[in-house]
Amino acid sequence: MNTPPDLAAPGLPAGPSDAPTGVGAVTPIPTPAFSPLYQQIKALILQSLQAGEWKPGDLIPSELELAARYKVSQGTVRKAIDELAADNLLVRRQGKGTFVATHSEAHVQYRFLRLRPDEGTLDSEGPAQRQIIACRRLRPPADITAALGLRGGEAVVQVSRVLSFAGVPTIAEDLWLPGNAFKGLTLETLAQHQGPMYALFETQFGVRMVRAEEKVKAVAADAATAERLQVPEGSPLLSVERIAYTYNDVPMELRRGLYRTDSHHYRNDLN
Amino acid sequence: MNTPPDLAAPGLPAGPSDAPTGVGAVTPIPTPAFSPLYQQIKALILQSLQAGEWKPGDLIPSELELAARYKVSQGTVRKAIDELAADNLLVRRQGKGTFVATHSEAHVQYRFLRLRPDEGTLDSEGPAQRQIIACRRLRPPADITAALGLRGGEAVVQVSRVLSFAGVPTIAEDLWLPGNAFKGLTLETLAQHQGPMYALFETQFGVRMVRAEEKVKAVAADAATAERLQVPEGSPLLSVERIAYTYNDVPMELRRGLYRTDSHHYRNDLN
DNA sequence: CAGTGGTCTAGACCACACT
DNA sequence: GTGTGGTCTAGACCACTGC
Repeated sequence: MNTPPDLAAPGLPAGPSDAPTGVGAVTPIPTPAFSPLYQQIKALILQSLQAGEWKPGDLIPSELELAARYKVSQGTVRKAIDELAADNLLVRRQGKGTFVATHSEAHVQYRFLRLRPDEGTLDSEGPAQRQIIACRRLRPPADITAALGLRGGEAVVQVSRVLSFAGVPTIAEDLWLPGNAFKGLTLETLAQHQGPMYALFETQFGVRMVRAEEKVKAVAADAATAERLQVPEGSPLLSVERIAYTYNDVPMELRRGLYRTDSHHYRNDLN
Repeated sequence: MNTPPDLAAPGLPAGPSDAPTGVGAVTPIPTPAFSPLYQQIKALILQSLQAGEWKPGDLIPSELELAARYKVSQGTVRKAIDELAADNLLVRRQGKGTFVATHSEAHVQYRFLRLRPDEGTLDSEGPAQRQIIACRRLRPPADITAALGLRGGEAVVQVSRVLSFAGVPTIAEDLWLPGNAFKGLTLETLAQHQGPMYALFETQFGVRMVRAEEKVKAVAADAATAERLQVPEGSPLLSVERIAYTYNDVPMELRRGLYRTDSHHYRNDLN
């Protein structure tokens, strides 16, 4: 009883689907892989997001409109949207509608940054000062190629920067981006831009970071980093390696940061 | 229209609630705080969990039974259970029922441990070797008292231990527990016990850890820790301070660990 | 006021586990 | 087969937003 009314094929469903609840034609084999209707709707919405039909910050069609479009009940669309909202891909706002999530909004800025001051809040330090040190195109070493899953000899853009909080240089990081998707990225663009880098990626390159994985270690500061962060060489620093993904688990950024943790910490909530 | 049929008071609802959907008597003030029915059901289930009516690993009543007990529809109970399952307080198993979550099951063991080997999986190293170094009762210093929110001069139990993976001592940690809740905890109990410590807490002390917060820093190894972890003094180590909570956000454990990260890392998924 | 998401209900049927 | 959770529908009403 899988693949109910028409929805198996990508694109809009059509045809006289009168018996929506898992009826349809007699399936010769009781397909072992069962995928509920709302999962298929979820996949369709995901496709629209990925294709750019609805961009970050956009209002998407109402539940009733989507229900009509996909020929399912409002409840089924609701469950699909619920899951997408739980994954932070959509944001629901009662009375207004459902919006595509974005890194550009004040209250969700720096969603992936886990560094917090030991005392006070992020806000109490004011906004971070950012200093872009370099931005260049290069042929990536093997580890970068592997981490980003690049084919052939695709170039990457490497960005180096330092973030300071309350005037103290605290984060030194390098990041690598696939060269094809980030063609026009320059030091000037980065330097002029205000707000989170991921917001820039959305507006300028149509790349929305959806989730990320981080590997954290403790390391000793090398000479170059010690200089950048104004700490003695050999000081313990937090090494944070992040891979950030767009829709469909496609890796789009590798980031290697070194954090001073003398007056900050990396915060994590375990559920 | 808040506090619908009877459910405001703790305990079982009763009385002739014929108009379940937010009707009831005329509320003189349009109570600004609105709490949907399923949230109230959720709170009632939470009370039963907290009171020990259903213990970790237990099968709780079916959705239909709970719906009858609380005089609401199955769908409302379902939504309440959905949220509790999302919080890892309950575990749903199709065809079998809904169970109280526990730290005793193989596939959820070490739920709060984020350390992973750089190569391979946790399993590939085999189980951790645990060495309990000390377990004693003491009057806590001020920082411990504050972190655990202890009243008056309540004593604490302090445990020190070392965890080794594949024979390499990797984690040295101390943990502090409220003395009243963990009265009979001894070094012998800990040494004899197999499996996660949080499982022991459930079975022996009726304390279930529900969530935790961690603050991670990079520090240099002091002499004592260097000895325990067999690294040079001054080596960079990951400092992990954890506060673990039971039901209702009551802190029940403070843990301070130092992790070697030469062949392991602290893994975190950002959504 | 109309339109949106949010809650609640009632009933039907499906997938899964155990007996 | 029986009982459990899981899906889907249809309809009603509530809460919030903005015209």
